[in-house]
Amino acid sequence: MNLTLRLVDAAERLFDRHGYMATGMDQLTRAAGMSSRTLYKHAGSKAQLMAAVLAERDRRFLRQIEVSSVEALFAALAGWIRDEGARGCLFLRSRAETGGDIPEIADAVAAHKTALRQRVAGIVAADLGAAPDPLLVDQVLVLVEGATHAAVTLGPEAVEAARSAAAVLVAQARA
Amino acid sequence: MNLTLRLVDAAERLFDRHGYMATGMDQLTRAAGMSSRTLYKHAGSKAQLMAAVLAERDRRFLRQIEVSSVEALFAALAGWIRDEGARGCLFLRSRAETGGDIPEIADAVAAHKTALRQRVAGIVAADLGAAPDPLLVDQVLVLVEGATHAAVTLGPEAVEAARSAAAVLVAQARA
DNA sequence: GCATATGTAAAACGCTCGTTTTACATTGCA
DNA sequence: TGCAATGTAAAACGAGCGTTTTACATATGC
Repeated sequence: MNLTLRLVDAAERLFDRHGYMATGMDQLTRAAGMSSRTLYKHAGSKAQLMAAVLAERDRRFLRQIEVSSVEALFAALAGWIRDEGARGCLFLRSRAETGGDIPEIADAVAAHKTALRQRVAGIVAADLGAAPDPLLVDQVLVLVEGATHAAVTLGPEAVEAARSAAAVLVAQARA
Repeated sequence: MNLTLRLVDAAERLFDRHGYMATGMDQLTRAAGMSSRTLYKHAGSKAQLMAAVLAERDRRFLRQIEVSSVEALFAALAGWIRDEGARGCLFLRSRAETGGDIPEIADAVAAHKTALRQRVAGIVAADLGAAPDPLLVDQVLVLVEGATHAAVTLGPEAVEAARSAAAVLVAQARA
């Protein structure tokens, strides 16, 4: 089995559930079932491992929201939260935990947020069948971030609230 | 000067900028200008200090959004972010950093989020002049969380997007 | 004028951190 | 047959962690 894959999967789980700083390298080696020597050969450093985790999560999340309507976007988000739980955005959390001071992490977060914004713009455009008003794109993006973080305390109802709010905004843009 | 106040202020600054886990007690004593003996006499422990920081921030934030219209709510949020910067919600961040495993912190976060929801409900009620639809309250809450977290990457435009989206929803509820 | 409270400075506590190193086992290919 | 690659196990590295303790200074109020 691919050691790097096993490592990144275990690391994503631990970093997501307990935080980047709170997760020690020995917990990582135990969870991934490999020696620290092998871990460092594959990952380089803890920060690079987190960057690899974020790159993998970026791919996985963008695949999850490979849709062409705003309605489907929030349905996909609801599915993600049902499967993964609601602990807020791992990208923003890891950036905040490290004060934005670790380039590998800060860069991975910036790349993800840029890609997310472009993806949302594409979804809104496909839904409307026209070039999207930038304000509407920002609004849907805010609703996605809001659902992600409000779900920590509100649960799935946060996504439903975001979905219905977005529907109103899109309907109004169509009119 | 009040030592506890000085301590909590310094701690809020450091925890907010660098994270809870990444901030050491020696940095805290240096920033607060007191010995570790005094710090522990006043704060009890690092977790209790964080709880005190969150309690103080809760008071300060709720005072900032002491308004009676949704429009004013987002204006107040814009002011907060202009003054404090956009690093995401310190409550959610500190909870996530500690995996929700530290009761002092988890409790302070839960209390704040409950109070915030009630405050938003009151603002929507005052704005509409009627008992608010719970869905509309959730939607405004999602927009507040969304503006807070989207502002990390989008800047103040995230708040403007949330403000305009909320305006549409409130106008529709009034009709 | 002496106890009590409140503070500082600094060392020590035992433990964990991220990372590197030493020593050895297994495998696959020339 | 033997060398290079790839892995494990475990110790060691120096530093930093949160917290407590020891020793001492300075005020305040009876």
